[in-house]
Amino acid sequence: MATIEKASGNAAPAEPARDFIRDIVQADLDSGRVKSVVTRFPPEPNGYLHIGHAKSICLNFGVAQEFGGRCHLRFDDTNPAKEEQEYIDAIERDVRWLGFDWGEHLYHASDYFERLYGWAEDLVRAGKAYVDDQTHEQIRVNRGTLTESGKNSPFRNRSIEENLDLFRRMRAGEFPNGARVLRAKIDMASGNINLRDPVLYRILNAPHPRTGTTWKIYPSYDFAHGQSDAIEGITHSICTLEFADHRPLYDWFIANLDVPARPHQYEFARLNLTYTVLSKRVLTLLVRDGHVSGWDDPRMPTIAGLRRRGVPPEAIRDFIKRIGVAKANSTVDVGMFEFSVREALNKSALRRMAALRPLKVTIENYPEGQIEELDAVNHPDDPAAGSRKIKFGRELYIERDDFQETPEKKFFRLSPGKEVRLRYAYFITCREVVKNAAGAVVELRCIYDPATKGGNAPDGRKVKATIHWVSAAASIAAEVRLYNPLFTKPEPSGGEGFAADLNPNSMEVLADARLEPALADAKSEVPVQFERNGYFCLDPDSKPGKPVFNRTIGLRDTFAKDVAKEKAAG
RNA sequence: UGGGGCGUAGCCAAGCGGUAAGGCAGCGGAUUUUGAUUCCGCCAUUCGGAGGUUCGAUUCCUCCCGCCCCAGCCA
Repeated sequence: MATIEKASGNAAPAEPARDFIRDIVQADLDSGRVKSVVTRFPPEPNGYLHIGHAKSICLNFGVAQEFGGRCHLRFDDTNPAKEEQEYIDAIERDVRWLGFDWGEHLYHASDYFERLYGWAEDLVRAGKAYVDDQTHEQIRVNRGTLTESGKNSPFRNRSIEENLDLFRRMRAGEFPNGARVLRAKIDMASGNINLRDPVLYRILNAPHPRTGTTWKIYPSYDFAHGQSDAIEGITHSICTLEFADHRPLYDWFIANLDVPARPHQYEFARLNLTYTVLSKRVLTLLVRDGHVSGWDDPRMPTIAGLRRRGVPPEAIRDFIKRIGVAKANSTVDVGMFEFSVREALNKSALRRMAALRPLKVTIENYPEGQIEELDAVNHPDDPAAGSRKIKFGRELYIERDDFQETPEKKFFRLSPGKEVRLRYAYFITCREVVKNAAGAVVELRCIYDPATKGGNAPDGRKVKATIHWVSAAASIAAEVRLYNPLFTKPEPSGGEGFAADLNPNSMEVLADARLEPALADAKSEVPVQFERNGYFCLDPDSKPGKPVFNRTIGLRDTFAKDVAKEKAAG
């Protein structure tokens, strides 16, 4: 594949990333609080990773890389009711594809179930945890509200012996789901609801993807996370803002348990993108209800979807680098993501020609049966990418949009009597428009100027447009899928109402595109630019002889933009 | 009404008492056999608001306003 060595002028931020997290890490290293940095990316395997996770992945792995430390991949698999092996596999694949490597450091919260259990017993023995027999509902009611403090459970002062006995019997599976929980004894009057005797263990008789039926009780996120961090020697436990309220609890466990290390938690704002929903709940519904073809539907903001769409991993990394890391909730314009995608693709994608909506052109003065091979460069900014031969003949296809019978203002492509250049070939002039019975244009009769071979006129005359084309005889047929945002609103409702904001035209299928023959060798995940159209990639739905291409993203189109602007202005 | 967090341009985002980085978008212009790319230029007298401290405040203090998160035996 061609690569361009020369850095473009307005390339990404030249400076290494700087943000409050990296400042903290640097300060901790400087002060000696930590000798080397250890981070972790801790997904729950209950769905596919999306671009929001990419922010966390790039942050955690990026910080580790930049400061010479390491980053673990840890599955936060404490709730077997929601987790599946399919998701575990997908997450590993996606993190790797994004370009990160956890080396030997693949862990699971479930690896620590025995130790966590031991710590829970320690808490019970220390009188800092108790088994609560209240119903789910009673616990909820007695937790109080945001403004009223909670009430102590009537079981709060059980003896240590009784608590230990009950907790062990919970583990042994003597009680039905939900019958009892183990709670930390902290403060039912705390303004921080997480400190109102949080649940440490719940009875859940469900098979776990890794531990099978060994366990009948499972630790809560709060009881598992910090201790897992401590076990792994995580120095900086980075998570999103909604966990900030949990930090006092995180610290409470670290302070009250005999853990091997003292990790610290830091929080940053999660990513929001316009025209995009990044709620795992909604993404799951999109898949489940068939609004998309699957987790890897090219319209999905999942890593798998973006990959299938043709977005290269470096584009995602570049985007994440550009948006920065802070604590302010924000919604990033998808246009920013699109910029990163185009920038990455412009550098790497080889150029090809394709007529998405073909319109037949016959060159009347071109000899019947004659075929010429013309040179076409593979990448205008990269001579090393070389060139290829393309076949020119009497019958061609051009892009339907490149012809207007009565050209609108500022349209300077082909129209009756107008001369344009066929890229790498000749100047042609449109002489006649052929229509079918319904009045639709079905063919253009043109003449070419033999003196303009290669695209330059010896007399120095200029044309205002260069359009792309393919040979009618040599081109191959393909299906091309164009994508638009999945949602019609910049900030679609992430709750129940998401369906109302779905874009009914998020995919357009062009069944009869014509591609230049070189495209028959297209490989999946190798981006290609269809000149003047956009960036495309082969879709896995392709069959031998029947390729399917996805449009990853269109080229910037200032003409279309101007037209739209003029329309808007009236 | 309790606890936590946040408010710098249309959108991200630096800034940490010395007089508003950078990027995206936008707008001009140059180059162009992709209306692409590339290149050059423009784009916050002002930092949610009001007071105060100071020679000097986006940066410190006070009050106010607004937005987000928390009442799962989810993470």
